[in-house]
Amino acid sequence: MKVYGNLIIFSTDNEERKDVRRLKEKKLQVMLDENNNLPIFEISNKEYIKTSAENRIEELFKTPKFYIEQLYTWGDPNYYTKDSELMISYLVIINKKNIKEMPNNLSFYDIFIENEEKEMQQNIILKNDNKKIHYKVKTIVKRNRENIDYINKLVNKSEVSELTAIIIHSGIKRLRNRIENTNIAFSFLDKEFAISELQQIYEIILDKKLVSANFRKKIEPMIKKTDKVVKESAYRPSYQYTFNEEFIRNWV
Amino acid sequence: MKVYGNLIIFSTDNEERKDVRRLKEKKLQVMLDENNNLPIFEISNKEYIKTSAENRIEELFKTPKFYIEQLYTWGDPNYYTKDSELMISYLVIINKKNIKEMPNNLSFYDIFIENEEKEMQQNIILKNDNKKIHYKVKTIVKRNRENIDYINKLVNKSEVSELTAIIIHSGIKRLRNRIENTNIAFSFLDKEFAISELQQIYEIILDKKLVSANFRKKIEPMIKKTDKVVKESAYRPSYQYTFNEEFIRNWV
DNA sequence: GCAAAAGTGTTCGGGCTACACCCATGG
DNA sequence: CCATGGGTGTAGCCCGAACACTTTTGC
Repeated sequence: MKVYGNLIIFSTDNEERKDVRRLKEKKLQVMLDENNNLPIFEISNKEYIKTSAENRIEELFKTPKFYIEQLYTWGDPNYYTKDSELMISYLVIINKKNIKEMPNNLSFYDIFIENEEKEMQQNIILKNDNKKIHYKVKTIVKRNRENIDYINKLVNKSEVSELTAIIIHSGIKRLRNRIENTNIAFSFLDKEFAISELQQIYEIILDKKLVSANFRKKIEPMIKKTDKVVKESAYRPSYQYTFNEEFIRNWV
Repeated sequence: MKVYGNLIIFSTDNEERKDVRRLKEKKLQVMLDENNNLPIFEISNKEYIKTSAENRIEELFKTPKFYIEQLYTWGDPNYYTKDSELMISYLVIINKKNIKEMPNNLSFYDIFIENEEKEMQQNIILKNDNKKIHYKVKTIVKRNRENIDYINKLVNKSEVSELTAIIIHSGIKRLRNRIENTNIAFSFLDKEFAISELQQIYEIILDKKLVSANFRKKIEPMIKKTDKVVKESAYRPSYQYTFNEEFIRNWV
């Protein structure tokens, strides 16, 4: 059986400040290669799969600093490419500041999501300087046997393959779940950050605006205030915070 | 690459009533074969892996009624057996009443768990009529690269392999997570059930006693009262309830 | 002064916990 | 009568949502 792994690598980028009085807005990004596929890696029987994935990322970006977890194993014959019969996906989060070298066949695409709640459909636009990819993923509820299956389908012709579309879709859902239950949000940020930066990570992943006064109180036990202050722009400067290493959350 | 799937099949069993005034107590169970391994199935490149898993379960129990979800893909060379280099685990929940035929090389083992919180260690005893298997799984926190890895290790010699021990451990953790966020608890029960039965499912999976008055209110939106009443024993009879099909939960 | 972000405090409501209390059953 | 489970109600607490308000900055 031919088995490959692939990487769904999330990162963020800061937009230019639109107004001297405004924050820089963050955008969620995902990495694709020149054929609109997720980067793949080979799996050997000599090492732990996760180690193969980690080595591939180090090879790509020349850094050991990133978050990684297994996402899912895909084995639908409809998805098979000529090379692979089984695809094991790993979700990766990387802070661009830690990237030492950027491979020239890979690039980050901004992700724009529109949720059509009633339709259980998600419109996704991936966009970089040269390309704009649009696709729709519909969740179909299938009452199969005793239980409810949620099946995601690509409902339009798109420049990305159905497998890639569905993996990105699943990756975003996993991010949403993890950000509420773990400390992954910090993987997007520098060691020291402003609370508004952390809030922006939550907002772009959850795709909704949060009230800063409440967000502040909610994440207070997870962070530590430093005595450093950053003057950003034409508004009150903020203290820098770090992750509170003593904070322990129930891990799934 | 040689790839197999395996099944971690959970079910429950009722103990004999100890006292005419007492409820029958439920026990959580997991299925092992005569060599203390989880049942495996072959993966073909002709069909969706989940379908292979489902077909295997139907073949074993002659029923289409069960819950199934992918658990994890294991690829640590330390775990490889002579047959398999990659193992894709599926978590299954089955109600014994739906089992039409019981394979004679497989049997259900009662699961007893003792949590040693401080040690981050779990003592697990698997027991059936003939055999008693004891093992300990320790969770080691490894600060690897930028992030925290939680690695589970079998810390004693045991009749089960390390991979089997870890899969059962992960399966129980997944059950605990799912029971709080989905409706899997109902997969253990008949279509009609008493609230105390549902509560027992929660209690054996979460491994703690719940206050019935509060449990009742918590699950109230998920269930529907029927007009049927069951006289069980020397206490007030209870109404039968069913799952409320209109109830929709946020799925992970 | 103004607009925007940083930061603090207060109110309100829903959900969970603990617990008191009544009902129905078989022995 | 009793013990046990079935079922209802209530008071207290915590947490999140909404929002008012002050401070600090650059222009």
